[in-house]
Amino acid sequence: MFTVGEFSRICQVSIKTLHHYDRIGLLTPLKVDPFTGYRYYGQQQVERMLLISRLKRYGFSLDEMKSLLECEDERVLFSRLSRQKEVLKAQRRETELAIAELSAHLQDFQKTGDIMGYQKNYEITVTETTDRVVIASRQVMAVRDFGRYYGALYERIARERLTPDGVCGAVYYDEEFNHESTDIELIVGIREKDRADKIMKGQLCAWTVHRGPYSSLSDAYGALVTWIEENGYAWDGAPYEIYIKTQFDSLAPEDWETEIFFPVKRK
Amino acid sequence: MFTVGEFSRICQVSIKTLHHYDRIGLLTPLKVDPFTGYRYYGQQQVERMLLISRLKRYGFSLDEMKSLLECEDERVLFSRLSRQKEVLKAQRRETELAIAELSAHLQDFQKTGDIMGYQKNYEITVTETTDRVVIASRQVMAVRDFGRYYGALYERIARERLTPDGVCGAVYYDEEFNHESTDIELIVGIREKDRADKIMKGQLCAWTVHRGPYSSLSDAYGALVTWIEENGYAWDGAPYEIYIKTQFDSLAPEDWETEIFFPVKRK
DNA sequence: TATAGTGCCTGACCCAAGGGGAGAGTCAAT
DNA sequence: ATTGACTCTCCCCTTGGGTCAGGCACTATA
Repeated sequence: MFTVGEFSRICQVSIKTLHHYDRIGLLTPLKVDPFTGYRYYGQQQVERMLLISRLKRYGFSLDEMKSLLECEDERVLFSRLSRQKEVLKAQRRETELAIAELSAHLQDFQKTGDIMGYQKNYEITVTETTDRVVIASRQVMAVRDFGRYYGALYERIARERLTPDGVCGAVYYDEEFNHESTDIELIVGIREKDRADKIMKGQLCAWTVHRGPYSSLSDAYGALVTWIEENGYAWDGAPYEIYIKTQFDSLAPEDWETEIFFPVKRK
Repeated sequence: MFTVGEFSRICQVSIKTLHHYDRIGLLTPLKVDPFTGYRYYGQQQVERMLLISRLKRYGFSLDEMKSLLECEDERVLFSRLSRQKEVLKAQRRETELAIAELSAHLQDFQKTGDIMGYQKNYEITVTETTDRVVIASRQVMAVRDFGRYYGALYERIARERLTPDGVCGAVYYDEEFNHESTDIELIVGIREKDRADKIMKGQLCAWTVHRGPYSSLSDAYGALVTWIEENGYAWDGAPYEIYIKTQFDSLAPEDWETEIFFPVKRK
């Protein structure tokens, strides 16, 4: 049996952490002296603690670990670990994106001598758009569920034998920003005018192209809003994006292209 | 000028976040109505906010951003961004390590049908070690500074024209576990017995080999401690590791090998 | 001009995963 | 018996916000 201090040295974990794990019931000592409150740990606890350290490296939260370690079914355990591997891979992708973005930023910085140099890269013009014939699906969704809803739209196209014209985008109606649930309408352009869900009337729009991953899309929105204000226009409807070059063209995120349209009117 | 709601939509940031940034002084509105307390933001704030979002993606803390954005010298700014890129790369390496470790774990799991199956991989034996002739450097250091102190040792070997015999390791004297400062003695074996800092006397040791990255080293320590207790031995001195296969053999972390020696005596 | 429907304010409390320190009690060796 | 190391509980602190609650402010419509 080990005291907390010994146990902490063996497992390379701080005493504070052990107290914490005891309180939340993740790792309780083998025995606690009822009079002094001293904690005594045994071998089994060493093994459990080392497993906990591992799971922590895998990115599990303490809560998740608790339910994991209570889990009896080994297949469930296995699939939970496998899923976590996907989570780690997603995290790696995100870090890679950030590295790519930062690298591009450093280049812009060096060229322009301005940490905000990247903002000058947006060429903004006003155009009269033509009508767009689209099928649409509007709902409140989390940004990360985009893929799922697009899937449904494309299934519908197949089922109803429609002909997509290559346009693919999203309209933002949000009245309040919220990553978890935003009022978005996904649109896919089709040729069959009579069977469309709606026709987006041509309209005066401030327009620009964003090159790079979606995480920096709001830079483009910001540039547009600033430009609109500075050039004597005013908003006139919900802005929308059209995806021009995406991952489906097997391009890296830094080469993706998105057109952004902001309906405006003269002030 | 925009109200918080508008501003939050433009910048894709929640109102609560804007309140928070205002309180900590990271992003203060252009104007605050002294009677109603309403916040009004301008274009400059849009740019600043978007830059903040970027910096957040790069992994800066809000505190770091504050000092970054107050920084006047562009060379300092540039080098801070460059350093952050290294931080992101280190993070990516760590995630990759975790993925590799988890993959290996899943294989062990599948083979043994036990989530703790990996623990059975340690073959532990008791041996009488031979004397080791070493130069040594003992101090309280952070684990991450290992490299720096080893550099100093190898410089000394070059300067004093000593002959390393290929042994390279570390002795752990810690009385209290702490990642930031631990009492460690780095050792490098040499041939010149008369010019050594010390001779580690041969001793009875429980011994095992750890295969894999250093993050899971404590598994080996745990296995040893358990084994020692179960087999009627007792600790008898500070444990030490010898690095057998490392990154300097241009191997991936999952192939590194570390021998661990735990001085023991019969109980 | 009254009123409804938003929008916005502050303040208080909450989360994870512990860290730091105070003040008091315990253990083991001298 | 005393010292020094060890441990206990309790409370507050951190980061980056989220979540109400209660109370004003603004604007459009009737």
